[in-house]
Amino acid sequence: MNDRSSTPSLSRTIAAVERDTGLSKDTLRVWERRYGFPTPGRDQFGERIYPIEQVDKLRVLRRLMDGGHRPGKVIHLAIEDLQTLAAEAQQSSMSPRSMIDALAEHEDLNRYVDLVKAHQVDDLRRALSQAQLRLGMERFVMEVVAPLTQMIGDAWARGYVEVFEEHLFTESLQVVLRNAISTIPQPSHHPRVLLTTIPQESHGLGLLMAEAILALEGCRCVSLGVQTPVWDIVLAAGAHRADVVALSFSAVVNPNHVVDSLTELREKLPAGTEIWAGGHCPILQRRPPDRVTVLTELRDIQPALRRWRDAHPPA
Amino acid sequence: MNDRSSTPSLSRTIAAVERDTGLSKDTLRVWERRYGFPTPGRDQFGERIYPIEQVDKLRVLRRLMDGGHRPGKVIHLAIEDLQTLAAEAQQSSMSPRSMIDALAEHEDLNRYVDLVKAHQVDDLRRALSQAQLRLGMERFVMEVVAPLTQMIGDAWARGYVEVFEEHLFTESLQVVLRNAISTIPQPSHHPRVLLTTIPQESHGLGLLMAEAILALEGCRCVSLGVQTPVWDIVLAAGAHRADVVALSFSAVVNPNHVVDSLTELREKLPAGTEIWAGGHCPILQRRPPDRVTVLTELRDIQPALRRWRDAHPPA
DNA sequence: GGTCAATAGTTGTCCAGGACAAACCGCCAA
DNA sequence: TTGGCGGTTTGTCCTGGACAACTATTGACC
Repeated sequence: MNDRSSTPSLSRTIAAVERDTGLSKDTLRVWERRYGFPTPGRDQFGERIYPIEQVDKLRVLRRLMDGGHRPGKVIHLAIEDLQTLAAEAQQSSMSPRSMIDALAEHEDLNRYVDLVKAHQVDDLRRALSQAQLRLGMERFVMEVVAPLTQMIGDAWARGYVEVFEEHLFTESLQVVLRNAISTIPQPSHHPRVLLTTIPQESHGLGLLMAEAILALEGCRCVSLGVQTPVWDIVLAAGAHRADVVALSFSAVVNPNHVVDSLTELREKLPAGTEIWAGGHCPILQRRPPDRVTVLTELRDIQPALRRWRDAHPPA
Repeated sequence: MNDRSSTPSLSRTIAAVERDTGLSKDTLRVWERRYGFPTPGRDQFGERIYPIEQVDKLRVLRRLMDGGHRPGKVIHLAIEDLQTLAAEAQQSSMSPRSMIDALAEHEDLNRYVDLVKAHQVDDLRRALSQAQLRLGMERFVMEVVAPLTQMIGDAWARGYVEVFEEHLFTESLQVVLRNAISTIPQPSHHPRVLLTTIPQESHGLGLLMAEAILALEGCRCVSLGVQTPVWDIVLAAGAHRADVVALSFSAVVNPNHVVDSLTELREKLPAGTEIWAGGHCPILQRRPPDRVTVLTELRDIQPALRRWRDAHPPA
């Protein structure tokens, strides 16, 4: 029922392409029908076989879709043009304020990117640790972790860093952040915050950054890690008597699922429990769901927290 | 294009069911056609709407499929009978040796399960940390972490613990394990091991356990975290000059993808680079791929390591 | 009685092509 | 600038058919 791939090194079945690009089989077939791209060959059983170059192009296209482009407009462009477009989209998605921050620290941050490119995991980890000690947790997260994560994401979109290098970076940063977070005392103040992501979203760095900021502000944080089913978020919020459910979204999630999940969550959570949705996810800006607080930047957390505490003075 | 769900609290679209059960849309439709289950209703647009009870049953069915049952035989059983079956399957899947270990420590381990059920995250984390200090890293991983992870998995299959409780457990354990691993000195001995999972596999505990054991044995470990595309595993192995690529598989991955990925990986990695595949994944036992070392239990790691070091004496 | 190969049944995935609501876009009026 | 409105674009779902790979069973042979 598998193993029909005679030359998996050069081409992919539709299932493999779905896995690697995130485009559904249905979408792949309908694009072929409508736009004449991709143009997979057929194997001996009449099943689609995608050349590796087309898979690469599809991956970039996917990224553009997430950024708000429409397939009909861009699908026939050359892959180089698509990569340029992807890079541009990243630039403009940055808010002016975070642009400035990024520029200010730019010189510094390139050091880390270089370490990632050189696969110097130990050095990277050490450099990050030192930065954390030097700057303190809050500035480290705001001025290094957040813009650096974005830079790596951009570099990946431009094809400058590979996926595995992004993984190396994520893993190193995670170790440093977790270590640092575990040293923050947990003073059990309100609000009680439950952190997690929806099932589609596997990126956990945003979660860790938010946890760091919240813990520094004295919140009682409980993290479920990534990819918790909606119903279990509701159960967990009940079990922990959470005041706030904080969710993190990257740019790579299916917008439909984001909206569906937030709507369903809002429906099932008690009205007194707030939902905070953070991250650079386009759909959150374009069509923010009802009764959900959207926090575009990390710096939005502190005002939101002040607001919550003003509205809920301790008994 | 979404939001067609009028009462998402009581029923699910086929996309949501696919997400929650891991059964593909195709499979869901063909089961309905062939076996008369599930029997979704239709919304105003003629699209399938799955009652929540059927989704629950589908989840258990999925688990049974992973354990080697066949849909035609079990699909018409009541959900209680299915849960019994799932529990039995777990029992018998444990090898006699690990059974004994589990029984020996059984009394102890139930303490942790109780803490999970009581959502006492802090106490759980503290208890685990203390166990790690008391037993030492190796015994902690072998006698507590591994059997405990299995117990939680079983309890989930029986419906005794919720998904979010499993997440709480995973998160707590991860913190403790990462902390402990970071204290192991890295003496840079051979083999150089690259650790990760394939894109389908989001469970990272097995990876951490393996990393702990390997690091204790003096291996140079580099972890990419979970869900690395096959091609990037190859690139990373090259960049780090890895002698061994270690992959972890849980019981919940699609067997087709496991075999496909391992085959493709074997094809693209240099012959001198070994592939070690670990975890309680049925397909690995039933049809182990060529030129891949299957390590069923954690205790298999040390013999494999000895074998490797005998075959590769230091220059 | 046990081993092995042929046969029969089972099962997941793929295919084609049609349909349609929601999202998006451009236009015009207030 | 805002807001409503028709036309277009687009992702997802639908039906029903096909088939290779897998599993179970049978039966022949040593």
